[in-house]
Amino acid sequence: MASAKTEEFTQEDQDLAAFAKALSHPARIAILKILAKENACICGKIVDVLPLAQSTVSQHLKELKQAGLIDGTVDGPKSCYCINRKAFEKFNTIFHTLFTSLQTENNNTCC
Amino acid sequence: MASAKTEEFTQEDQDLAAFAKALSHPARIAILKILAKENACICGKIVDVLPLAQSTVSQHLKELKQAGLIDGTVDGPKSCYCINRKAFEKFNTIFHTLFTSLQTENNNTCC
DNA sequence: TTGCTATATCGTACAAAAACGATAAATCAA
DNA sequence: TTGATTTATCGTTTTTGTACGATATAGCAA
Repeated sequence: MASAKTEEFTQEDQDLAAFAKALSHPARIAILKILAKENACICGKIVDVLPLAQSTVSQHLKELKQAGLIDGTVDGPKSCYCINRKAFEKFNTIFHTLFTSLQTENNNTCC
Repeated sequence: MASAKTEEFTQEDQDLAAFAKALSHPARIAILKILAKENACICGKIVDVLPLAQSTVSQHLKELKQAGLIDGTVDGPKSCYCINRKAFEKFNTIFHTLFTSLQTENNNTCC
């Protein structure tokens, strides 16, 4: 992305964008839903469900983890992942605030 | 993104991902906030505020429009943009549902 | 008409993302 | 120990995204 000028924006805008970027691929949305449906960490299984190679799924998991949306622990030869609920609580609030302001502050009748 | 296998996922996951992708750059977040602060459509001005070239801003506006997040009309030699509030109402609901389920369905104590 | 202003589009360059196969690493089972 | 299993990482290829300057387009003002 050509020397992305990300750092020139406010920290909040960068955080929101980074969070949105983590959600910007259907595979990652699907992964989050799978993790949410289980009442425990998932070791494996995700690869079986998605139409992607194992290495690609592993890559998506890594991105979600780096974005802080999921936690992961190593359990023997397996790895376990689960939703980081605190992160979603935080962004749920931030996004709701953003969306609400985008909806209500604007009373224009044009366009 | 190497022949992106987007079409292999559910429509809902694709829609959520597409919406998130539109929000995945701080410049686009900033643009939406600017539009929200005004009570009318904005003709120009956005370029003056952002640390980006005019052509780059125009490109971001195009992406937001294609994603349905903003509306735009041509007003003489100028163009006017404003928030598409209906789109945000829709995604606010969808995202809130998603986030809530991600937070509450998961009662695990691991990780 | 001529020029000015504002915006969109084009062409281009480079960075990053997405995907895969192959391989490495680590544990468990036999 | 040996082999099987599971996941992460590496290397590579292709596609997208980001950014810019230059140019085109279109209306307005003089």
